[in-house]
Amino acid sequence: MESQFGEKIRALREEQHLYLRQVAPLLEMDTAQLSKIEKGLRQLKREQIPTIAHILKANVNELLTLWLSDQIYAVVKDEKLGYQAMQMAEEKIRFRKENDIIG
Amino acid sequence: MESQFGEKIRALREEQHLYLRQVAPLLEMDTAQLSKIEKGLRQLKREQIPTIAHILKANVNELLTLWLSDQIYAVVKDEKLGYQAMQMAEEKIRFRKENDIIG
DNA sequence: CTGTTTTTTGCCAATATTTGACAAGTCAAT
DNA sequence: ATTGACTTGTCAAATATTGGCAAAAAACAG
Repeated sequence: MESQFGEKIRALREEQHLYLRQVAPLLEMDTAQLSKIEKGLRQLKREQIPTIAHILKANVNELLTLWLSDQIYAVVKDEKLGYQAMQMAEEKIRFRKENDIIG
Repeated sequence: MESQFGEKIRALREEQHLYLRQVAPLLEMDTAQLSKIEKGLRQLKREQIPTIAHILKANVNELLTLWLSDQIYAVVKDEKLGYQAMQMAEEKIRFRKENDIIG
């Protein structure tokens, strides 16, 4: 469960019966890189998420949420105070939403 | 409210009636750097948090939580799906806790 | 088992990001 | 106008991340 995004990408790719060899060039990378992304050893660039969603016929928002979640998890995974910190950050976001600074 | 950690550090420093000039050398940096840290323009290194907590007679865990929260916030601050992503990451952490992988 | 294709791994140069150090700047008090 | 505290800008140095290749490993077909 180290990279939910990577696991999802792989699942989607297999559903579509595509090989790394077929998908990687569409993202302008080689198979090695895409393999690492699927295993969570590399990060896909934020701006490539819409592209891969299109290639794999998946929902952009779902993939983006998974991707962001992985980024957050990376910050706190080894921290015993991680949960508290997340609650605090969440509160900050919630406050922002209540004030319509962001939709 | 861009850096809760920085704001806290500054508040603590002022409570102790200390100048940047006095604190910075104890962290092996110059006043310019510490000033930026307090304003959220630079990050204090994770491993320096216990040191600064000691210097400012503050609670390490509190400062660490603030620091982590800032890191998390930086990931999601411009993301409309940030809140969802945080919930997802939180769930992952909660799951981990329930299984005692971490205290 | 052998040959073929797919995926994984390791390495390191290239690129990108962050930091450290210094100089010059503002601001407030005197 | 001078002093002291803090801030800002710049840029090279240090770190971290990524891209690309080659070779190993794993999966699969015959």
